Amino acid sequence: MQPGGGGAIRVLNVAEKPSVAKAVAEILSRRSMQSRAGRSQYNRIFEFNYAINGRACHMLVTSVTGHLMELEFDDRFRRWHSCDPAELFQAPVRKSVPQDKQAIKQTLEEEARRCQWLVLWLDCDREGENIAYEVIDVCTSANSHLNIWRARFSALIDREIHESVQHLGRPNKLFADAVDARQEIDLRIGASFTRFQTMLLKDAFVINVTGDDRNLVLSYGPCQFPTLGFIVERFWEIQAHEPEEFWTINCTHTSDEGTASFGWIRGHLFDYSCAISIYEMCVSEPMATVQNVRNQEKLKYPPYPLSTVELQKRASRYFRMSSERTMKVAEELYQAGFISYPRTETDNFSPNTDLHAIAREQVNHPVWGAYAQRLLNPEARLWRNPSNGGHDDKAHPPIHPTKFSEGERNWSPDHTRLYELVVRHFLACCSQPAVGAETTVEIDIAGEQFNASGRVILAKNYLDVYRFDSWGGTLLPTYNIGQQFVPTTLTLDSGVTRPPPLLAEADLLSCMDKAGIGTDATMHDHIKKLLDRCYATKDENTRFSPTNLGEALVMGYDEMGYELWKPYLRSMMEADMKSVSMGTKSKSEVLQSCLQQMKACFLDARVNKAKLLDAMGTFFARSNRPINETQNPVEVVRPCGACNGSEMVLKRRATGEFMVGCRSYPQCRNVVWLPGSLSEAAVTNQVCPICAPGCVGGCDDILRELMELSRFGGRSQAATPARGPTPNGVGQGGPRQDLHTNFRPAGQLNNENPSVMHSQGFRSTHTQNPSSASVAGQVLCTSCGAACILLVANTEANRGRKFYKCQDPGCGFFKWEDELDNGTGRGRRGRGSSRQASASAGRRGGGRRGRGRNADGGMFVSATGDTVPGSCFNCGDPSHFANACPNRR
DNA sequence: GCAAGGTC
Repeated sequence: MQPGGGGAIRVLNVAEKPSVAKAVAEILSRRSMQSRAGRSQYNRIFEFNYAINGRACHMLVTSVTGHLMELEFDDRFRRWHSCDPAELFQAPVRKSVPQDKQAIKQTLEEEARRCQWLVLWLDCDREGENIAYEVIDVCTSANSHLNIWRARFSALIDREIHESVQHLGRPNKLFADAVDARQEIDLRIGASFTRFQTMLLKDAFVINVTGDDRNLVLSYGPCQFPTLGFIVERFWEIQAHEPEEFWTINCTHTSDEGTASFGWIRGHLFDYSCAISIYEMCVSEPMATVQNVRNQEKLKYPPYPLSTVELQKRASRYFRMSSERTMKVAEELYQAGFISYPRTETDNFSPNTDLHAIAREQVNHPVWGAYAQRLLNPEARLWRNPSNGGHDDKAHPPIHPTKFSEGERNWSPDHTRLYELVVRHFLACCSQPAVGAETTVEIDIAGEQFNASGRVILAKNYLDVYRFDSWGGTLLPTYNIGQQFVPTTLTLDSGVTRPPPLLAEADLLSCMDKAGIGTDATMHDHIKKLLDRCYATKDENTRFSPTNLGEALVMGYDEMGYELWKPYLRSMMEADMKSVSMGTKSKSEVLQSCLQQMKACFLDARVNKAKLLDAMGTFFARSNRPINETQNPVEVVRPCGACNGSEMVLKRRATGEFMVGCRSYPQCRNVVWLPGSLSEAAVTNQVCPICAPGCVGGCDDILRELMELSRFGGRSQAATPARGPTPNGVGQGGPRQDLHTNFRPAGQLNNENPSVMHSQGFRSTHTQNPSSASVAGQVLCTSCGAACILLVANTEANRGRKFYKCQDPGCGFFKWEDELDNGTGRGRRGRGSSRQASASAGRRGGGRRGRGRNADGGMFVSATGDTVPGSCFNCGDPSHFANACPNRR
């Protein structure tokens, strides 16, 4: 083929991924295109001739692989210790093409130079629009004369692709802007909080969830944390649940036609005396009178058209398939053309969709083909246009089959199941609802009302094809109004309230979906991230529990009073993104207000970091690791004057404070603590012009003042031996470099340095670990007299319980904190008590509880066989309930 | 070593 011969327009077409480029090229070229390699081995270039609106075009179709660019901080802020994490809220960011995408960029530049048109075939959603602008950016920098077009399509089928290229539009900048704002906010919040909490907690505790804490990252993200929040909240709800006994009266009646079970209209009562009085009343006058018999037609409607979240939920429920696996399989089915685009929020078919044609494709299937035929037969009157689920992402239709298959050789059982679900779901939502006849019988016994109901299915309709739904029912014996009978059984039964179950994957997806956490394409990633980060675990029934780590992090923020683990932040951001994409708010306006709020929140969280440390301390033992050794770049200030031979280096503690300490710690403890209010400290080559080299700010009046404060506050004395330097005493040895420091406003000193008061207490104990000593108080080992350290047990039996242990590994001294007779009044504060507090915190988020009457979440179950803490309502004995009370008459 | 969003 001679490219671009005659007056043909050369058109560069760019798709979001190689498979779409290939499919588009195949469709438009009617499978007769040529193909050549691009610079990137995955992204080939397809060529063919085509006419767009009658104009001859030479088409080149190639692809990117998702986003072409990445948002990142400027180099200066890239390293974790290069700046105060708070600076990440305004540090300069830039978009650039990462190394592994350079080849794609080069292909685009080279091809764009030789083309007149650029047609963007990115997915039709906000992200796709943003990628479109990344492609535009690269292509127009190589050729500023390009005529830029947008092709909109939602299924890789011939009709739609041909139609799309004949109706080209323009890209939508507002959609792309919304994504720019989202990216910047996510990056700044994620990086700042992740650095902060990782540096604060990782070295301070023995976390040991991955086997090697060195690589542990305690990430924070605006999607992953609310997802974790859902899991923790449910967990707390379960923990806080107090089972409560309740009472109910049941009645059965057996006749020639069978047995009817009547339930008490009151449901259940928590008051035993009340229940027993009513029960005795019924027993004394047991004759039942039929007061009402109602026969009603009931409809059970088919599901709405299938959106991504529904697909994931149903695959999890019906096949126990994880959401991650579902999306992988669905993507493969989509790429092979069997189903439409699997990432869609839409649960409503557009009126233009030829639903009959989609159903017609299925008539030859050996299993559901007969149903499809019946559905299309007007005489069967089975067809009903699908209901509207009320969601439309304006980009993709609901998931539906796009190609017939009886199963392919390369399909796994999951492919087969998922295709079947998509087809059956489609056929079901085009079907009439199931029809049932429901009978309700109401009776009266001694003035108390009871009822029973039964159902007969008259027409299964959609249930015939949607085998995943069931609509059970039993047939009731016939009763007539006024009829009287003596019940076969009349019993007073007890039960206990039960907490709701742990969140299943389908529940979690529902929570995320409702709150707008993540996208169709990423919700499963956020769930997986919680497992990877060891914040949560999933059991064999796909139910999620938080780990100690996950719970501690949420507890820490919760106790600070922040709702960073709640979905509101993301929901708010999502609403803002929508406003940007609709043009009602500008990108900069949204960025400014959101980042301003989040920065204030970040600074506040840092002031209250003790809450986070406390929460972690509930589950994890403090570490004796020399803090920060593994984290900070070593910056040598001068040789150590105390131990001769080693060097004094600038270090930063996980909690943010700076110090200049000897490298030979703990053998040599020569150290100078810098004030807690320092926001930055760095070793420079500049030498103080006033005094000798090696000055640590001794000539700076503010610094000197603060160091005095810090010294009397205790820290420098605490960790410094008697020969400890004066504020500028680091200059004792042969100075080499100078320290450069910056300050926050002095007004923040007290807030920033809450541990100052605590450290006074630890000073006299000579504890090596200031952080544990600051909460430990002073306990001396009764064997060897050395100071003890306070640790937190993490065993099954004593999790969260604190104990003192001698620091000498050879001394076996051990004492529970709550068993110390020291008059401090410290009681046991283990996991239980924390949970109590946490549970109440959890309830702040909309929960409730009052003596177990959990009308909005609890389940009632028979007490039979259950051991329930509590005591008999009749005699108070905890060994039984009132219904089995031997003292009851 | 950090987010979430694309995708291989």
